[in-house]
Amino acid sequence: MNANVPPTAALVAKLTARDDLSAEEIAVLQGMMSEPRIVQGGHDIVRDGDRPGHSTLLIDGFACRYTTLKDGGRQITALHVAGDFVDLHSFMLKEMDHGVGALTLCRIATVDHGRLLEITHTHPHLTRMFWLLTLIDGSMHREWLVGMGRRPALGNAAHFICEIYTRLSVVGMAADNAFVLPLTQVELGDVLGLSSVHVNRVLQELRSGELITWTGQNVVILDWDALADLAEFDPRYLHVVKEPR
Amino acid sequence: MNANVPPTAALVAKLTARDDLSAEEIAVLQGMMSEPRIVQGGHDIVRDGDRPGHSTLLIDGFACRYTTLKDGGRQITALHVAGDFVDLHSFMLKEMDHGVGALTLCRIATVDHGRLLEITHTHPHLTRMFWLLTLIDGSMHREWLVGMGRRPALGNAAHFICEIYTRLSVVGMAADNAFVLPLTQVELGDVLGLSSVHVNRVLQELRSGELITWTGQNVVILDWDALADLAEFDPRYLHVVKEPR
DNA sequence: CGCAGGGCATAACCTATGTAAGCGCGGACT
DNA sequence: AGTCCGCGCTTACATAGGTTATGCCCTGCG
Repeated sequence: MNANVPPTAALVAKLTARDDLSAEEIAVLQGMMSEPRIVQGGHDIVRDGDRPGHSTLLIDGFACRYTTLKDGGRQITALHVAGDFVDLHSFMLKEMDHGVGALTLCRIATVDHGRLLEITHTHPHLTRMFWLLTLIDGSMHREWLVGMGRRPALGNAAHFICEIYTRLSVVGMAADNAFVLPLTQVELGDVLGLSSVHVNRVLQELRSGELITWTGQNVVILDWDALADLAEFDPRYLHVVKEPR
Repeated sequence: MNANVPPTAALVAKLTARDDLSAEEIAVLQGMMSEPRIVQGGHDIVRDGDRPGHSTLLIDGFACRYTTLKDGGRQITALHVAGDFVDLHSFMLKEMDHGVGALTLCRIATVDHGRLLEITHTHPHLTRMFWLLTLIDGSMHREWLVGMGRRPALGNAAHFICEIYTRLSVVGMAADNAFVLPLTQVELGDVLGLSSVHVNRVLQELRSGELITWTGQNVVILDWDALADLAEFDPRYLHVVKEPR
């Protein structure tokens, strides 16, 4: 938002929540990113089948990874917020097996894969931290699998809200149980594997139970304990713990 | 199985299906593993909450990562076969947020995290290959999310069979559309997010459509094209492509 | 040899969630 | 200023998949 805030601010916040970075490492991060660029909401950042020569950092805005099926159904497999590397995995996987789309207007910057390759030779700790980021993505994938497979829709929706609140807190975009979440009910259905009708039912139930309010893009968690309890939310899987890595 | 086959054979097969390894890298792999050890089926290899000081390679047998919910429900988030590093991610994540269990009798060997740390300093390419392994795990997680969220149970079961066949082929444990899969219907339900009753229905349907036979632990794919079509199976997400990484 | 337990199969019934359709509001464009 | 269209919301109805229960066939074991 602020022009004085460096594009890597949220990324650095996300990383330093897990381990200390040296001043040099922070400089390397700042030095490796391209000039920021804007992507309009609804547009793709990377497309299924692409072989990008760089990876993309989300500076601000909301983006998602998704897969589209033949019948038109869409599954969102990850939601990305400021400070997330939306396709860091393409550095090693080479070919995208899914797309990444901007849900809102997004500001992004890129790092060339060649630069990342260099870093794996010169900065082992930074390399491990990048690896860590992709592992936390995997951890969230697993938690979503548990939710879709074994949690009822209501609990899973509650879980999603707990997760997003926690993740936004790490990058300073949520506090006092309130945050902005620019997701339509259709999009939330694509996240949770539900129809939009059922998303609506579930949200009504969370509202009538006075667990949350959600008006427009403003979400307020009225009763964190009850919400987390309903969700069986255990934040350990987000690994927001600072320790040597 | 064969005492002359080194414990890393399947791992090397899995890696070299994605990129060439130097003789020195293969030697490092072989040198880093502990003596093999046996784990009985049904026992845990790593437990939720553990902070293991090493990562575990599955030499042979079948294992799974799983999460258990309060109501007793279990979701299997990954199925592991010979050559898989079942908890390589614990090297960076430090604390396990889920368990890893042996589904059958398993032979395993471990690498100390200290040794892995060294490798990130001395062997960047090998480090990237380890990173790649965890990224492919993430890729499978995403595909399972798509299946659970948006594919009907029949298609998702078909998809699972296609995936396992492909993965077993890479390590030489499947050929001619046939393989051994020691999973009970309850366990398959925990993979697919279904009840065992529905798993049974779905298997009956795959059988009556003459897509597969599944007797005891022996699975035969009778009509790969029809099965893959039903599953909308696109193997790109497994990244079985050899290229410089 | 007989019994217990696990795994598969099947039936009857139930419910969470999906589908189809329509309404109203508010913002964005002409 | 009027018109559209996307989004939220609701209703009526349909169905995929869950639950409970039961039987049968193995295999392992006392």
